Amino acid sequence: MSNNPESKKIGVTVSICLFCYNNDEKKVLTVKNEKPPFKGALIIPNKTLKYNQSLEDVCSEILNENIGNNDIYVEQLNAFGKLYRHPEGRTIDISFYGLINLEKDKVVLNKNKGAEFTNISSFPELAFDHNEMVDMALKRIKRRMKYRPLGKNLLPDQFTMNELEGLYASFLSKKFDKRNFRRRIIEMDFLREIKKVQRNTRGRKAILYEFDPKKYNNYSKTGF
Amino acid sequence: MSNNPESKKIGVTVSICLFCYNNDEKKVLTVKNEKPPFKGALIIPNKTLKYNQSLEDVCSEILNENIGNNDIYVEQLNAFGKLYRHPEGRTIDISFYGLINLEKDKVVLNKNKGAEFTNISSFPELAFDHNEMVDMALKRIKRRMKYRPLGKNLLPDQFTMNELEGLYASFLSKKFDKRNFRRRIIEMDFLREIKKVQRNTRGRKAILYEFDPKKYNNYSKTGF
DNA sequence: CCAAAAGTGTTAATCTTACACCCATGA
DNA sequence: TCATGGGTGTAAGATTAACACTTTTGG
Repeated sequence: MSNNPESKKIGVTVSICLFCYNNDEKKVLTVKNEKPPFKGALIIPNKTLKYNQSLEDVCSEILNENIGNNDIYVEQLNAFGKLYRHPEGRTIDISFYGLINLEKDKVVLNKNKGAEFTNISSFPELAFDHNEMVDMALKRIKRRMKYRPLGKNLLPDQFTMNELEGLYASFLSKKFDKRNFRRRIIEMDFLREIKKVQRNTRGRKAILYEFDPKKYNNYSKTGF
Repeated sequence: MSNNPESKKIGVTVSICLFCYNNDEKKVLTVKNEKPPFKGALIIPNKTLKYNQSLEDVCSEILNENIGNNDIYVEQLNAFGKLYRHPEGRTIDISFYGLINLEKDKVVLNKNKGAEFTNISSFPELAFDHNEMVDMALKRIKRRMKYRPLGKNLLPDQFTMNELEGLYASFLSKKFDKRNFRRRIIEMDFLREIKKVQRNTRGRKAILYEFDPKKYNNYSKTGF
C-alpha cells in the first residue's frame, strides 16, 4: 500500500449492537478485541465488508460467527467515520442494531471470540467509539418505541403482560402504572390473549399473550 | 485494479439531499449526472470520500462545489450499500440531508454541474437509488418535526406565523387550523415576537417572529 | 369602501394520569 | 391460611380538535 493518501484504501466495516432482554436486564453482545492496541478490550462485533457483499451479508456473517444464527432482526443505525476512530487506518463503520431472544433464537456463543451478552446497566468501557454506538442504538430504540411496537424479537413467543411491562420499563427507563399500561397496550391492538400460564411460579397464574403477526408488522412498518 | 474481488477497492461516496422551502414549495438540490450510463439524468450531488477526509469534510466539498457555501445544516441520513446500486462498481454511499434558506444563505448554483433546486411535488425520476434517498430524507424530517422544532434553517431570520404554518403544512402534508397552530407553536416557546411587517402585501400587516436561538437549540437537541 | 390577509376564544371531546383493592394459586 | 404475584375501574385534570367572526390595510 502506497503512502500516497489518495491511493490508500478506506476500509469499510459493519458492526452490530445486538441486544437481548434476559432476567429483567438488557444486555448487549460483546466480543474481545483480537489485535493491539486494546487487545482483549470489550468491543461490539464487527467485520470488514468485502467487494461482493451487501451490508446485510456482513451482518449475517457477524451473527453466524458469534452466535451461530443469522436469522435475527437488524436495522441500520449510523455510519461512523471520524478520521482517527480506528488505529489500523481509515475505516468507515456502518453500524446496525439487532434484537434477539435467548430462548427462542438458538444461540451458541463463540467462546473463541469471547462473545457474551454484557449487562448494560453496569456498563464496562468498550474500546474505540463503541460506547457511542451502543448509546445511539439505545436512544434509537427508545424513540422508536414511542410510535412502533417493541417486543416480538426480544420476548418469547408467549409472555405475560407484566413481562411486556418490564421490557418497556427497562428500555424506556421509567416505571409504569400497571392498569394504565395494560389499557394502553391492549388499545394498541397488536396482542392476542392465549390462555392461563402453566409456569410454576408463586401466586396467581397470569394470562399469556402473543403478538398478532399481521397487526404487529403493520404497526411496526407504519407506526401507530 | 485486479479482478480478484477480494482486492477490489470498495468506493465510499457521500451524498446530500439539500432541501429548501421557497414560494410555498419544498425543493431539493439536484445536479446532472456527468458520466454514462444515465448521463444527464438528475441526481443528488455526491462525491467520493478521500482517505484523509471525514464525512463532514466531503459534505463541505459537495456544498462548496454546488452552491458555493458550506455553512449549511446537515444531518446523517443512511448508508446505502446494495450490491448493484452503482454501475461503476461497488460503492457505499453515506447520505446526508441538509436544510437551507435561499435568501439568507448565499447560494451560487454551479451551472456547470447543472445544479438547481427541483420542486418535489412534481417530482422527476432521479437516477440510481436517489429517489429512495429523497423519500427517506423527507420521512426523517417529518418524523423529527413531531418532537423537535423546524424552521431555523429553512425560513428567513424573520417570518410570519402564516409562513411558519405553511412550512409545517408543506413538510407534514396536512392542513392546520390557524388558531390551534398558533397556540401550540407559541406554547412550545421557541419564538420571539418582533414587530409589524413592512412588506408591501395586500391586506393587514403581520407580526414578525424570530427563533430564540438558545431555546430553539435546546429543543432541537433534546426534543420537546 | 371593499377585497385581501391577519388575528383572535370558547366549548366539547378525547386522552392521560393517579390511585387501592380483590383474586387465584401454591406452599 | 397466608404470602405471592395477577388482575381490575373510576374520576379529575390535561390536551386536542372543531369551529366563525373581527381587524387592519392598500387599492
